[in-house]
Amino acid sequence: MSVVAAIKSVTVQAIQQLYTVQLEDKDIQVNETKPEFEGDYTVVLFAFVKQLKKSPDALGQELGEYLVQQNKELFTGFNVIKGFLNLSIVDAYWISFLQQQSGSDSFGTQEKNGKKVMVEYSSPNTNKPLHLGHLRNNFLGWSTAEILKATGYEITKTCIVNDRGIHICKSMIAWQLFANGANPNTSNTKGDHFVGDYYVKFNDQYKKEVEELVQSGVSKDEAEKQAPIMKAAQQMLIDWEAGKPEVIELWKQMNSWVYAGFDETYKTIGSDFDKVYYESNTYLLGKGLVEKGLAKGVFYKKDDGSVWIDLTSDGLDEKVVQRRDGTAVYITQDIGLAEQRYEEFKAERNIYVIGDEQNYHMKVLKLICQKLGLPSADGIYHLSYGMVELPTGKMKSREGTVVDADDIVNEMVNIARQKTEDLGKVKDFTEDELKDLYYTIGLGALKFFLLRVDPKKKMIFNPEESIDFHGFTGPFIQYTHARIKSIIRKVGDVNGESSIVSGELLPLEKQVI
RNA sequence: GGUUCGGUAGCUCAGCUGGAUAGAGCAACUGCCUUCUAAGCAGUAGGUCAUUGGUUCGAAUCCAAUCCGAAUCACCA
Repeated sequence: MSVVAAIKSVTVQAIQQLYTVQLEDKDIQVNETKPEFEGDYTVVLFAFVKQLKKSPDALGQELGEYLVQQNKELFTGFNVIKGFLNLSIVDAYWISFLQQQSGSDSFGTQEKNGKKVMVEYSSPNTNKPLHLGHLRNNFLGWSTAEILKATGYEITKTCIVNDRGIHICKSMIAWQLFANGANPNTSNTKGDHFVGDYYVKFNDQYKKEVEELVQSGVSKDEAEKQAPIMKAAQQMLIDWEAGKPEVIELWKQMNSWVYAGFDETYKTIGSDFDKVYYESNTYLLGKGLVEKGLAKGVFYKKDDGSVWIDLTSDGLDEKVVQRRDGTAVYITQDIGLAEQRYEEFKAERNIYVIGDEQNYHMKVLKLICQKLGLPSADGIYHLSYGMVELPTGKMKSREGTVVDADDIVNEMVNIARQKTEDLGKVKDFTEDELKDLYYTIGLGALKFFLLRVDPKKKMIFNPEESIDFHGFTGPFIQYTHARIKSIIRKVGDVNGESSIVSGELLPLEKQVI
């Protein structure tokens, strides 16, 4: 039993004995005692002052004396300040706790609880490299998964790769036009950057063509539609969907370059996945669900053949779930994927780490899944996070105004090296140890920078100001405690569980550290 | 306009399942070295917790309204 639980239990007994009033454990509020007061844990008395018809001071004195008297194996003493009963725990408890834990490599982790949770995170596009925003996503997703794992859940980390669509075709067209057969090897460029460069080239060319058309007297709207390179990209998408061999071939080739680049980055930042889904395999999912929804009367068909759901009674809009040409829209794929994943993993809780621009979408997704009666529906939780922006505004990869993930990691490691060398404390280190050290410091500071802020809040990254390596010890511990507690609490609330992690370890860790 | 989220020290943020005097880092100010790592150490100051009302023994925390900012409301993904 945890100390907090023990304190609650003996307090209930004491009140029963002293005042013949029966309370329950959950009625007793136990806090960590603030550092400026003596004691380890504090029982807050105000709540039952009225019921027991005692003044806070008198109640505290009586209760404190009784508790210490009756539980000598637990308490060494007490003091009462206003309505707060501060209790000191016997040293023997801490000592035995430390003895138990010192030989254990599972300190801070909890027993398996048999519950399954799926965490989806990262979910990149294959037309451009990862940037700083993806790093926030990856760190949040990976940490959440690992924290839940440590608290006893069975975790499946998944990733859905957006490997199809017009944006990929843009890179492909640009490669055909400008690459002259080059590949990442011949140009000595990491695969994802190589492909990303052609995505930027596409947009440069596109802008140029639109401008020329406008010059020749075509309206801007019309020019944007008519630009030859855009038309070529659209044709390529049609060819891709038709399975045209040379297009599929090129698509596979370019994606393989990107994956090689991603693998490298994921390895560096420590992201890993148990199962990766590809949208090229899942984009047709959900059609069966449309039939099911129509049969259930959850969906309805309009005259033009498109299928809709009316969510106005839930305060939302009407949403399309199938186009009039019979193809699935984004949300339908997501419903299908949710169903498929439930079949595969039977996770009762599904955490989606996705930016806050998709808050509405995720709300709709959960609602539709609930209406369809999917078993996983209630367990859908959107771990929403704010965008990482630059002082000049949003990052735009098509305009090249992004903070590249690989670049920023390298820069952090370099700064770590520079600072460490300036301080000159590492004369005895081997090359390998130094490499390890700089990597750990650099990446640690980057993770701290991105995780220390509430996920909900958008954050601004100023490349001119280097990321602070300060506050890497004290505040780090303070912030991560608070952050972990709050994330766990929010995730736990999905099924109305108020807390997964007991607060018990916190004061202990403070002492140990 | 509807929905959702945010507004806490000069700056960047904690704290929010109601509890004691609202906390960190940076910046500022005072003092300490000038033969160890000053990107250091010790200390000081800095707050109408956006505003107003409500609930409560008790509100930064819960509720309502208002003001400001962001996201979103596509047969895009």
